[in-house]
Amino acid sequence: MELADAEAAGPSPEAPAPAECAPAEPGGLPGLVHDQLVPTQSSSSRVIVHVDLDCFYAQVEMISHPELKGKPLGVQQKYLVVTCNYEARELGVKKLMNVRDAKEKCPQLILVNGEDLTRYREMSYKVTELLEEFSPIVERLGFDENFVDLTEMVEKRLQQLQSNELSAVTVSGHVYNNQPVNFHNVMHMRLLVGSQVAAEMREAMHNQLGLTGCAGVASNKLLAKLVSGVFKPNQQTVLLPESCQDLINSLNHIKEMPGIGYKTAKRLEVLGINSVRDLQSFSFKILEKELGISVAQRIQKLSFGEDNSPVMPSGPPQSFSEEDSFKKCSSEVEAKKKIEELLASLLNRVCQDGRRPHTIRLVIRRYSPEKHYSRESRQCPIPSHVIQKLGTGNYDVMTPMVDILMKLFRNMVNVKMPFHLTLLSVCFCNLKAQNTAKKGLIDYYLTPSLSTTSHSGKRSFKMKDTHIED
DNA sequence: TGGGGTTAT
DNA sequence: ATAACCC
Repeated sequence: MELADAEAAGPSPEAPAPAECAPAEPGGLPGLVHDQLVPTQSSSSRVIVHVDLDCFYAQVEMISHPELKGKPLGVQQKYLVVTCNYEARELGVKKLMNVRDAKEKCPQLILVNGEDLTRYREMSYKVTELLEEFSPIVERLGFDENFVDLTEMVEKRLQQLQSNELSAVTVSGHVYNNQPVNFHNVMHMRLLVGSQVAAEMREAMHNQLGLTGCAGVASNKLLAKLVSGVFKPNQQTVLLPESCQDLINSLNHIKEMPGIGYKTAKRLEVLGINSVRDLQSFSFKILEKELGISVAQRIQKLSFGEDNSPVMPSGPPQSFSEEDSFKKCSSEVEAKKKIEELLASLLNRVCQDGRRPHTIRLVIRRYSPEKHYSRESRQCPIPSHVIQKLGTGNYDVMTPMVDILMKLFRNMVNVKMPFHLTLLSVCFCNLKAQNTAKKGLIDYYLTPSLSTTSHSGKRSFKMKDTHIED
């Protein structure tokens, strides 16, 4: 059996980028991966899987406490049930439900505290690492979702097949819309093989980590993510290109489109845009005038199911932070105690990582009666003598760090005036690899001096750090 | 609304 | 430093 498709089978350098879903692509931009230009895989021929763990925190808790299995279980942070298992969901408990409402709905609900994310974070990275064994191109999204670019893997597997074996390729899991497979269509065959890889990934997660989850396979990240949620716990779905419009039209509101958040959705509502179809047909000129060319172009493409953003390998984290929220903190001593707690946990984490942070940030949230969500932050470089003490457990690194943080604190909060905070957070960022003997040399050649303004293209050079006097 | 994360401006 | 997005 032959594939009646004109596309070259091998790593074709420049296939003409056909439309993914409906309209032609205005501009195929090359993708950036780790600061390097990579050729745009004619975006419609990619195979992407989105892997989404089922009620992740609850699953981790049930592994830690097997006696909880089979009972309705919720994970609590402060007065919220942030997630719960399916037994609890069947009894009416929802994600992000108030603890009181949840207990009222479901008096038998068992609650465990999930404010310490350590075990969740560790399990989350085990999942990412497991997926990286399939393909190194894995992008994390939160603790419980990953995208993997399967394009290369799938192409290799297809090349192994004899042409008479193609008709024997089967799908693993659901096909969105129950759309019939065309075994002469190359993209169909790629996606089917993608579904097989997705099934192998879910099997490996279950066998090696004891976790269940969903997967969605499609030609880009947007569609993979949308389709992964179609059959919900512990199942997988593949989207064939012909059903793309049906999938995006199944959304009831633009806010459900990943990439269109609270703010953008509100601004679109003002323009009378509520459905995905509204956004598809809305004048681009007006959209651009309202939201700027960047957002306008991106979200209107999303509305057609087009998403050329590459799967960006996440690698190790760019930052570590610990935060705590509370009803009220109104004194400097109180703040200092909380900051010390946050810092102590962070130091443990950063020590494990091996790399060293070169910037520290303090974040606060001030109480305000109605106003939604506003945080303020101050950051500064970590003095090099403190950085050097970081790995070496011996020396006291707490004291100088707390001193710095309290200076940042007083820079934001006038402690002579009454104040009311509801959140404190400490963040280590600007992580750099540990210094070996090469460090001095690398620093000599790569560290910009203040007088060297010529190549200031890097974002770390543009950071405005608040200056802390000693 | 929690306790995290990312990128763009 | 903030604002937007994601979970």
